[in-house]
Amino acid sequence: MATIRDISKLAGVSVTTVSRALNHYDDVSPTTKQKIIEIAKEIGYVPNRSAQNLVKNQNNTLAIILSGLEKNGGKDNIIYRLLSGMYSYSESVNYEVVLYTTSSAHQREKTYVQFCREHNIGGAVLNGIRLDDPYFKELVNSDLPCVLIDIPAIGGNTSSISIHNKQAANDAVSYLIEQNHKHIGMINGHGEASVSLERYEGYVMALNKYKIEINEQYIVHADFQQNVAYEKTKQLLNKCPEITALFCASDMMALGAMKAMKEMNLKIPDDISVIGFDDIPLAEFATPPLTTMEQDFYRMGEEAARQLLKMIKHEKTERNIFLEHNLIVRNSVRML
Amino acid sequence: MATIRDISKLAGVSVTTVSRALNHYDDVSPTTKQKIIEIAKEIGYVPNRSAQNLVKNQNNTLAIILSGLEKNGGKDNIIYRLLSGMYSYSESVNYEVVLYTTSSAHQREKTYVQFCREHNIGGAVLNGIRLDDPYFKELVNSDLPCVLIDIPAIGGNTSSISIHNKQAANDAVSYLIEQNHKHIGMINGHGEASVSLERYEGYVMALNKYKIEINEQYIVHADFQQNVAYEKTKQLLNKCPEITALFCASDMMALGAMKAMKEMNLKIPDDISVIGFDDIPLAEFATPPLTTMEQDFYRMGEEAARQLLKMIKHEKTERNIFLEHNLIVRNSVRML
DNA sequence: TTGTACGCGTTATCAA
DNA sequence: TTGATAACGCGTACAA
Repeated sequence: MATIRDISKLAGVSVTTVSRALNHYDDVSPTTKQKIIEIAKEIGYVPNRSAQNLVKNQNNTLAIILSGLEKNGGKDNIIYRLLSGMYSYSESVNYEVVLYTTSSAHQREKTYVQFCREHNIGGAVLNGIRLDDPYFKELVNSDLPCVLIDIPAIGGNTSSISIHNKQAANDAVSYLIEQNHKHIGMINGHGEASVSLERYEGYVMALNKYKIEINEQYIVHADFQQNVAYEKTKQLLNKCPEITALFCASDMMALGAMKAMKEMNLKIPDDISVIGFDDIPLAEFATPPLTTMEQDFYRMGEEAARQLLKMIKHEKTERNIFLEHNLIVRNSVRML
Repeated sequence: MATIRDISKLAGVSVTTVSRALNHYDDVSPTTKQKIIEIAKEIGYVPNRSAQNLVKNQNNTLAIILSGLEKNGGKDNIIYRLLSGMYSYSESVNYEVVLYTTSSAHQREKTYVQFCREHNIGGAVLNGIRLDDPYFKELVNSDLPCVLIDIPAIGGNTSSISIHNKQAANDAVSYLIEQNHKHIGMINGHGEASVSLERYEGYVMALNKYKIEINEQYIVHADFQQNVAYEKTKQLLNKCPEITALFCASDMMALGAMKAMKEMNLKIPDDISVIGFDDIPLAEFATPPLTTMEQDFYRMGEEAARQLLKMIKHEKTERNIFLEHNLIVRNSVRML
């Protein structure tokens, strides 16, 4: 590989001058600069990132930390959209993005902090991390700039991005109630996700608003997973056949629930209504098309990167950023 | 940040010893090694990747190069599955993966080779790259180990992974013919994708086998895009109403085609049959569920990474690797 | 078994 | 406007 040293020899100048020319410093004569750039191009010079990072001790890289890339995951397209938004903004400010994910398979995995330090990461966005993840705690308590998706900002140098989950859940459940549903079940995620608590609160808020009593039996957890939701829905509807509508805290779970209903010979939405959360691509194609609460994950990714850059530059940032949510009415809910 | 120098002072040994202890050399006494490791942990030492890379001049990193992360893309989940498979294997051999994608938005983008050199990438897997992409040519003509997904191996140090596209297309179209279809249209991708040519050949092969004449009017290109397929399908079916079945070179295009058919009041599969390609998650949820040719993208990613590692280690590799395809019969094709 | 000294490729400081 | 030189953190001949 060609180095600036090679260029310096060819151009008959010092490496210092080469470095300055290539970095467009203004204290190098136009002629030498011109010559250097030409030679560099000619011999196919490419700067060595590692060397640059080493001396500059910052490397214009952001990390996105995910809970795991699973073989059969990704069907909700959320990670793709997040990534896509993050790349879009990062690119515009000349930053790069690296992805880190812990695999349960390997024990030799590093903590998030280790990974970031090792790679000299400027900041990280976290998605899908459980609150009880010890590496998560370590990270937010470090001084690394972090943007948490769907988790309220905690710890030293963090901020967060999400929709108003409580309000969104309230809107979804209120919509159900306005269609005259009174016995409304909820398929929630798990206890180690902030959004689960918030969406539960929104559910309760809506019922309270309409003076409908809360029945704790109506609420089950399905770990945000389609197949778990499938099982839990069967159990729930067998135990409480009076339920006429189900509020699911994710579309993937709604899909599982719908599968269960069909197998129980319940017609959607005639016999039972379903409302989802996220508006994933599959929602539109479900039978019937799923009514759901839309979140703009592309924008979340974009905002996360923007926020991170502000934090890196020590600009003033908001602690918690909220994006808008939007109810997408399709055909999985009927008026009673 | 703590460095090995800090550790050496604390431990009262030289940096050399620290380095060796941390890298598990066997020529350091168990006691000193023990002590060093403890101190390292205590002060939260993390090795500096840049420094390591600089001195070792190889950094255990693979790249995945994509044609672009689009705001509304990713619905086919292919990139996710590829990534997921690649990470899985890479992790098992202690390699990392970085993602590179050219955005049409920015001109300051680097060529693939530049990116790889800059980051000291050991090898790259390419997906979704057009044959006429000049950066693609540059890359395969460089000496960087490359694994091409869906493109036959060309250039110096490359190999490829794909299914037998011609055979798979032949299988799909034969299936249609065996259901007594004779007027079979094809929605293909674009001319700068090897798979388009191969799938076209498979289509022709099947028709020839059954002595059905090829009608070039029946074949249109839709750039692998859903909405283009939607438009082209309308045009095609208006022009050639005798068509009873459509072979689509991707599921996303099949989805677009189905939308067009529905709008034309054609019942699927009663009035017209459709067969897709890929078996994306949406296929199962389409109405009716889409019969399609399955590809295992997770495995492709895994194999790509495995192949790359062989190439990096100068082990013997096969030039072209073929995975199996598998027809998934659902309800979008009927027997005439 | 351990330490000294050098080099990886680059940028920054200072002096010329 | 340019150049010599010292860093950055680590790995490794070579010497002890």
